[in-house]
Amino acid sequence: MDAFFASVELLSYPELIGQPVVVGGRNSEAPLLDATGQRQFARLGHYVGRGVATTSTYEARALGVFSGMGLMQAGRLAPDAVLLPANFDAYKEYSRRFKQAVARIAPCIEDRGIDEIYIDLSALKADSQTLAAQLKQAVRDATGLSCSIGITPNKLLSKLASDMNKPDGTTLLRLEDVPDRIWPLPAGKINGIGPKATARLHQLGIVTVGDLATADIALLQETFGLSYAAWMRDAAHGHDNRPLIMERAPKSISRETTFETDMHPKRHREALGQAFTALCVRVAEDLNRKGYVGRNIGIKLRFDNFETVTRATTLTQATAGAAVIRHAAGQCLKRIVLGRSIRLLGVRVGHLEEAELEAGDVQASLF
DNA sequence: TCTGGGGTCCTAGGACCC
DNA sequence: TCTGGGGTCCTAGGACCC
Repeated sequence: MDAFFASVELLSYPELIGQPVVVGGRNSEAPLLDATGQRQFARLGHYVGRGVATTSTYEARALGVFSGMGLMQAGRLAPDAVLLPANFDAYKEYSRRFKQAVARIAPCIEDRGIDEIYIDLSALKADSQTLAAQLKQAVRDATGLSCSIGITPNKLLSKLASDMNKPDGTTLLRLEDVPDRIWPLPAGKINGIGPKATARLHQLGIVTVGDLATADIALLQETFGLSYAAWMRDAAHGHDNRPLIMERAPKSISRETTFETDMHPKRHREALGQAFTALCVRVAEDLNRKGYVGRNIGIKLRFDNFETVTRATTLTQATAGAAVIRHAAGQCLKRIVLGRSIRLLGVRVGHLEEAELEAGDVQASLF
């Protein structure tokens, strides 16, 4: 989906179409009606606090504001851009709609998160161009939103192709097109080559996918290890034989929070304890709502210097109970030396199994 | 005035067992 | 003086993705 969160917001606020708009923040405020009935939008330049941009419209991207960027920094680049708070319930609803619309045409779908899917089109008779047009029209009818599609022999290339003509793009690519169309791209465009690997590739003088495709494999192996080097080289040649995964059981469920200001372990002891318990309760609620129990309880702390530590413990019996989670998480916390102020606190339950018990037990398992 | 929240996967090392 | 070879389970950290 194209600039998904922002595009969903523009359905509610059509007067913002064509403007730089950013979705994100924890303090960001929904628009208010003024005395004349005009909607008044918060401006990015006025934002104060720790949020990041989750999505920006293409007009905001043109000003340098991308997802993941701190809103304070973004506010310096685009102070007049509109800032909207995220409305996840709406995004989930539109996500459900677009996936359902696609599923009616092509039922073999791999879910890749709220705004992205892989679709296996190989069993369909129509030609690729026609299919792309059909899919886009179905999504538009169901949501009023545009998407971008890449049709290629595999997931790796489809991911790259779908990004090549955004927004509202359709890109068809064959394996023999890889040298001409893919090799000029930066290596970091490949799904699985992130900022760290990109930086190390640059140190080796490898900048584009083409550089990677023709790089000395021994050099890659030295830097990245045998398996990652082999994967990189295959990827650079457009090779990928991963199947579509249509069913996936969740492995873990977690909740975390970044405090508006760092919390001193002693001076803010009580507030920290309350936040910690609240996270356990939320995780327990999530588990119960989704019907899972888990045996592995973990916590995550991020200190004021951004150093992140995790601790985990495995129980003999899987649980979805807030009190059990809170106790186990508390034991984990005792194993961390709290020498600095705390920026982030998180609680995770892993090793999930489907819960066997039903409604009546849900209440009992909460506090 | 840096740097969210929810995930997955991989690696390395240690404990423990046969 | 020398200390195997597999296997499983677990923890911690880190890279990466949406």
